[in-house]
Amino acid sequence: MNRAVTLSEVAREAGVSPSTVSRILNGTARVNDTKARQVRLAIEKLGYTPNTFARSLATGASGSIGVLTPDIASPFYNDALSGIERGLMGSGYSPIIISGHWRTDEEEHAVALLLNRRVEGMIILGGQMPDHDLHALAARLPIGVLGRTIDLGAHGGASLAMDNRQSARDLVNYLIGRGHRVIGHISGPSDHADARERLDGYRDALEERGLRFDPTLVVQGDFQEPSGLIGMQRLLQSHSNMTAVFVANDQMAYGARLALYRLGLRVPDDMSLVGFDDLPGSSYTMPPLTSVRQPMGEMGQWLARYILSRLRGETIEPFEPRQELMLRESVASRRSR
Amino acid sequence: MNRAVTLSEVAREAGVSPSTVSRILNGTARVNDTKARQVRLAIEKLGYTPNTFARSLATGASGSIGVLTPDIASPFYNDALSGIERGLMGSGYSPIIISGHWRTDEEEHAVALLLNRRVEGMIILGGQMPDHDLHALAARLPIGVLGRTIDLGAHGGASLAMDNRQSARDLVNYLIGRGHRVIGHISGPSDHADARERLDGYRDALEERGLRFDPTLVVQGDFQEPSGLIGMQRLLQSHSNMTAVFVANDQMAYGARLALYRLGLRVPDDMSLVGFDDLPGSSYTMPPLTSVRQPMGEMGQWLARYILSRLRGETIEPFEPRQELMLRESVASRRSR
DNA sequence: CTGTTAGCGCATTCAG
DNA sequence: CTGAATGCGCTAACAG
Repeated sequence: MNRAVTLSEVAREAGVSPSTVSRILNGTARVNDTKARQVRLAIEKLGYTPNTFARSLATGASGSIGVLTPDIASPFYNDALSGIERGLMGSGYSPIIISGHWRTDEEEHAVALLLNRRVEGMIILGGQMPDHDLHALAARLPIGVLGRTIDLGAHGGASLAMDNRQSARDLVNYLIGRGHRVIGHISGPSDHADARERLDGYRDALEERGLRFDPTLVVQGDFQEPSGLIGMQRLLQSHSNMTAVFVANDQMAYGARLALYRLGLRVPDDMSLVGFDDLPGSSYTMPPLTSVRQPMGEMGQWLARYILSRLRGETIEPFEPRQELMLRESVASRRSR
Repeated sequence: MNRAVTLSEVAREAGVSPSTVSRILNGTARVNDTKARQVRLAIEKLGYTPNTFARSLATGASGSIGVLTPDIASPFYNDALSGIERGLMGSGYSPIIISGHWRTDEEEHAVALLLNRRVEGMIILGGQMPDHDLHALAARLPIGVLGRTIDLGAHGGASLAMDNRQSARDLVNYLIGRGHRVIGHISGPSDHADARERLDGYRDALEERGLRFDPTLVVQGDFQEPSGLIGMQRLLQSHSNMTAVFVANDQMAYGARLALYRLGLRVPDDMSLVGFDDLPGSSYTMPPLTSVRQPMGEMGQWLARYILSRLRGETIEPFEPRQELMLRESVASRRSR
């Protein structure tokens, strides 16, 4: 970049002092109209762009909020990113987004980077970072956490998390209510809290309805499509009497759906299928997939607003995210007995 | 943020001068091992984090690359974002991502913001910004443009764009080759260059094979799922003899697929369907969707590398993105005649 | 209302 | 090898 124009150059061009230019730029004080006009002209003529660094250094405020997402291309977390953008819009703050790629070391590196950039608040989406680090962060600046149940204390930060267990339980209960008795489960990675909770919910529902939990009806996937496909194949081989499958997320459900298609099995006639997360595409699968929706966009937006309110010393009404069962056509009723 | 620790405080704590600390931090010069150790200790003890602003102000280098994407949650552009991350990884530069939401004013605002942040290079994904602005930008710093055919001159910047027209033509030619004669088209918005080019390719293929272009076989959508559904319904009403539909992007193809399902029409038996973009989900639709893939990830990665090479005064081997027809099961052969 | 002065935190001369 | 001095571009008292 070939030497950008500075504020003093503008001042010289307009024949005023630097402080006057600064005042006009920031509206810090009233300024003679004529001079103001001259300054604007000079800015235009020189193509001046204020240097954020210098400004931040002088004011001590960066005007930016750090956002740590596990994956910049994740269909699941991106909704939250959009929400954060919306929440920050018009506030004068802008988000700085970094991905941690589900790796603790990268996440820590990302946080360090954000801290170096003197973000005034931080929003953490999911991720692997130990709670311990999160608490340390919360002590330094306002933070918002999405997708993890963690107590950050009154003034430490806010966290928004869905009750995965309850939703999974509702979902499986729904299947049972529709007459299904042999219900498989394709789970997520066992080191993933969400995955474990969803599995727990599956067990809860079975036990609640007096159905035996059969470990062979559970196969583990990795939350990606291919593992759903493989998981379904394996379940099908061992359990010919299975009539429904609860898949721990929609992405794997897509894979499972394909496995059924390949075998000529119809959904929901031959097999009922439910997912989790309600990705945008799930209304358009064949047939549309029953799933549970988390209001990621709204959660992101609220977290952004929360950070802003903390920064301004205001309070904000709490937000109670409501998970919603999206009942669609991928589930059939079976005569019980 | 409660007054962060500064370099001088570290210096005092370690009993050395600020410059020494700076040298150790940046490895600018050899320093006595004992002092180095003391400094590291002090840094650890005080929890010092270098202030990026101050550093950038002093060095004149921000170490960041601006990225303008139309939509932070777009499944189409996100691959490119991942690619950019990969391309920048380990370079010492980090991306600053902003969305323009397909609005010229927001895009211009975003560019201004990036310029204020003194990004050293910029990558523009798609977007609405007039070519004129892009040229102006290219004159200031190295830029890379993805998804637009624009000549930025030798040292202005690089642009990577797919030949939409050619790909569309290939796709429709493929349909014709499989025996289809009455082929519908659900197009994108007419003010969208990609959409127009894909429509042109559709015409090209028809004319090339001596088939008449029938405007009533073309309905316009907006690149979103619902418009694909509606588009398909409309085509079906007016053209009972239609056997295949070329949908201008995968998202709309999903909608079209659902319309067919609702009417009990099978794909590909009753209707062949092809999309465009090859979204990640398209391998998992029912049946898997024939589409054309653009290597968004690699393109993004290359653009990042291109910017880096420009910044370092190096040259980089050119990249020729190759579009690829992903032939899957959504197309059936028809006996011609 | 406006100019002058003094830093913000750091890298980088320039002398030791 | 290391400390002192200077300035990056801007804002914020401080006096007019």
